[in-house]
Amino acid sequence: MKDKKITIKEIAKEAGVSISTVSRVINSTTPVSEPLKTRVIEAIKKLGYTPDHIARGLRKGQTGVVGFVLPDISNPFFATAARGAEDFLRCKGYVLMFCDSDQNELQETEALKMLLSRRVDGLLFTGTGSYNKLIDQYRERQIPVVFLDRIYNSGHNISYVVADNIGGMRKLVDYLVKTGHKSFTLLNGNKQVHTAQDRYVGFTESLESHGIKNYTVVFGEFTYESGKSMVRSLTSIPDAIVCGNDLIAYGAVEELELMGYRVPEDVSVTGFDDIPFSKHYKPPLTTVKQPAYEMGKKAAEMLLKMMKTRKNKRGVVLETQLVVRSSTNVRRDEGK
Amino acid sequence: MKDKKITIKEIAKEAGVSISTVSRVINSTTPVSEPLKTRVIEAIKKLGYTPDHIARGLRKGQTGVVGFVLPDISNPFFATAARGAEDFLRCKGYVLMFCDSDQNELQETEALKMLLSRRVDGLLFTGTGSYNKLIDQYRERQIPVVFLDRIYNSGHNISYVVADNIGGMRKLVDYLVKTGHKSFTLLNGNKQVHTAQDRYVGFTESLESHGIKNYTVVFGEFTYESGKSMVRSLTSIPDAIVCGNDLIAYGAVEELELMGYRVPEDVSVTGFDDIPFSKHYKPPLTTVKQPAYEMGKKAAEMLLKMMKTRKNKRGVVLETQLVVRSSTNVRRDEGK
DNA sequence: AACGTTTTCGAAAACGTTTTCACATCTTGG
DNA sequence: CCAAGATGTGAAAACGTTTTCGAAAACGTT
Repeated sequence: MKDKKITIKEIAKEAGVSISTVSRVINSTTPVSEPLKTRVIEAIKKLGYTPDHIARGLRKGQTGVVGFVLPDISNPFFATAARGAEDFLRCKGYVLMFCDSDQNELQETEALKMLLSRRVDGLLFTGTGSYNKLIDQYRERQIPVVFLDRIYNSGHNISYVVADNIGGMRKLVDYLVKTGHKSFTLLNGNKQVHTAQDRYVGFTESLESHGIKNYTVVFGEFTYESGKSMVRSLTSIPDAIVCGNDLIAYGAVEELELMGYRVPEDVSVTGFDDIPFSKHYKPPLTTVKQPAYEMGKKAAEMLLKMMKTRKNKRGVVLETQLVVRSSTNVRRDEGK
Repeated sequence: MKDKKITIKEIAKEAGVSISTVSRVINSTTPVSEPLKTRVIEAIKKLGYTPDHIARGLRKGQTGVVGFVLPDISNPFFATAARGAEDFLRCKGYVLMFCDSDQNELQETEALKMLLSRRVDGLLFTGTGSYNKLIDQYRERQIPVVFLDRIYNSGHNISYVVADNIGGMRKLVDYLVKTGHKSFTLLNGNKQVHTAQDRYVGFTESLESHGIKNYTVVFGEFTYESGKSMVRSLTSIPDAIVCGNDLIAYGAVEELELMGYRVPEDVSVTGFDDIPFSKHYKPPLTTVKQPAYEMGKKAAEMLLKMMKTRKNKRGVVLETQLVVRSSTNVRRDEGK
């Protein structure tokens, strides 16, 4: 009943070979003769050996884990992006280590430190707020980083994969204009994050290209609660309320209905992201689909390539897609 | 520009002490005199040292990571449970490593192997299908395991935390009976998983206690698609369709509406779980709230206690709560 | 001043691997 | 049949820590 842990050493003894030989048959780095090989395999099977990734990691200087710090895994957009990354990495022998930052820069910094300390081989990063200086430490140590759904314009020259937020928002607003909406309000997320900025740009660009000046913009958070409070803060209700993401739209609709407005009869509301539940929403949400799963997968793919080649791939931007459902309608020319 | 990695050894040299001393001030295991301590701290700051968790893990025989294998992180129920666990573990210095099994037993087994190989200190486990024999290997190695949202009746004596599925389902069906529903169909998930079993038990117990014999049961998967196909397979539509979880309910409602039924006017539909979006659902879903976040947190808490004390805490069952919204209505006594 | 106790510190072993190096043994071609 | 290369194998170093052990220094008591 002596439960000593089974290591490569025990296998070596059982098979009557050296530990180097055992290592060699496990990793098949150097050929080893048939009889020894089978003896080792027998021994492994008999004793029930599982290799120790920790020891291996120490020796090889790579752990086979990639870190992923993101705002909140219970946000479906990030969850499915994470799935995309995980599915891709799994079959390459890597494993993902998540850290939620909760939109909290301190927590984010802690997570980055911890992951650094744990010697991750690569980092997927969806930051909150402004550029986190700890990222520089990753670069010093030659640990590849790819930003997911984030860009920083300060010229940090870091690989990224994002969706075409500007284009998506333009398509959406173009559609709203075309269907007769005259006045607009943008309920946006955190002004510091790049997605909010890009969606803002798409929003204004589209409007101005149509010569529409009648719009307002308010910044908040990318949350349901923020959607509610931003609506409450409004002094007047426009034809269309376009929201920075689906969560905000949910909050907006909720609050509007509480205030007695009907969606879309009195006011059209749109989202952004097309999280899986938006098609079941009441009313089904007009929104812009971000390819979350593909973004995660693509990011992981780039990261892996960087880990192999040590070369820095630059950014990738994935197409977005307008999804028209029933939270918007087409306006009659009431003014006529 | 010699980028040699900064280790405890460099710190020792810089501060003019032994590496043991450096280790001691980092971990404050043994007191070390004031002058030396400050010299070490200075050196650490100057050279920018971050301890290597891998090496530490190897030496100490514990990694500070707990594994979590679950069916699908993009399922909001598991995502928020994961948040509960993560939030609790983070401040204790642990980190979570996720693996999705995708309802695939092979993939689940792979995940368990990998986590074992990575020497996790503990395991949170939400299995799919029947009892996975690999769990036994964890027990042999004295790695604590707690089952989350799962029980196996084969007497494996493993700690668990679940919600009161039977009680929750009884409350729900009691309510439906009381509001005049006479015929029932249960659209359930995978028959092998304990939650499906318990919800089935609650369903039948409640009905039989009211002397109602007019019900049918069908098993499928805990998914939206399965909800749709189960509805399609029905030969007749009852007063109430009670679903194994919210996702199934979404699918059921969708399909029913496609078939021309109105919910709840023609048929009441209920879910289970109360994922965050169900309150926005069209129509807002009557369901049973599972305390997902608390379940995750509680599970992590138990796991941590087991890791410290090596003692096996037994199961915990958390209360569920009936949430009445608008996907059900009260029936008139039509037969009168 | 002598002794015992406590405190502070360094040397070295240990954790479980991979990999370098050197040494046999085996081929092979002249 | 021998030099030269190819091939298979083991010993030992290395990865970056923590921790045991013992020695030295400091302290307190008689």
